[in-house]
Amino acid sequence: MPELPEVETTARALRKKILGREIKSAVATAPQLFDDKKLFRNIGKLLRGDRFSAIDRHGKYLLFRLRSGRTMVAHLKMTGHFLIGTIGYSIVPIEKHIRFYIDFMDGTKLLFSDIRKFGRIWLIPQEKLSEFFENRKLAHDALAKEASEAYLHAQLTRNRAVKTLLLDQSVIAGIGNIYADELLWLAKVHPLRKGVSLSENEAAKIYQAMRDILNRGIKAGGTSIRDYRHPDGSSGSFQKERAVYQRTGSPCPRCKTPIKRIVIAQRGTHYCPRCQEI
DNA sequence: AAGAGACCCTGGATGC
DNA sequence: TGCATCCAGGGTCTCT
Repeated sequence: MPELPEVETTARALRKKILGREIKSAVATAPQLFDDKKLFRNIGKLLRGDRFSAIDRHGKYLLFRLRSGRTMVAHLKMTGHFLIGTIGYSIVPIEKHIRFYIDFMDGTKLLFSDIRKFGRIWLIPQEKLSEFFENRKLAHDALAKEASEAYLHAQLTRNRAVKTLLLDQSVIAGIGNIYADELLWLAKVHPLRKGVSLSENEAAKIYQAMRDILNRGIKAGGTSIRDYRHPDGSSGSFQKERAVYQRTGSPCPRCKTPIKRIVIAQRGTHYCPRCQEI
């Protein structure tokens, strides 16, 4: 499930492989990938001859900056991932779910695979980019310097469960279900605690845990529990470090109490009933 | 303002 | 073995 560490891992890997190369052609095979159906039909014509000049990330969004000034924005949602192939070694035959791919003049291939077709790609002109993200009400990225301890505490001061707030991209951007559960366990805060009830000390612990867990996730190359893979097809390893996520009934690494599972905001939520008292 | 539920999708696991 | 049902959770949308 791509969250901030998986998207960051993807951005880092792709930077090494596709920057500066001239686009020869682009082909889309799943119209669902594009909210704008004209883009689905014209993506090849629109990208031909252009080059990626930078790849950035905001929350779970990937921003492929183009030399022409436009930005190809991508969201992996649940099962999307980018892959790199080359001529002579094509991954197309063994990847059944390629929805979009770009061929570069030097033979490099960028492929977008997405089993469930929840992923989305947009092509945004420079002058519309800030509007694009404003419309989506995207908050500061969880690892950006703007996301200070004071910012997070202020953002969490609402009458909703802290887990729900952490998952809300307009509160803080980049956290999904796995890292939300893991960071709340590390901070020893119950997922159903109302954000407004958190003490200064608890908010500080959540902030530290958030940075710690996300940085460890990046270091591990993300979490590969189901579908997430690196652009070279290899796996992340954070799943080996998780304390609570999908470990229902297993002992808490701190106190050996069996991990509990409840549902919050339609998401499976895992926590230690002893370490994380309500 | 907040929460519940439907929806978008597919594949793997589970149950009979 | 085969078929039906459930579950995974990123996000958007509607209704209460």
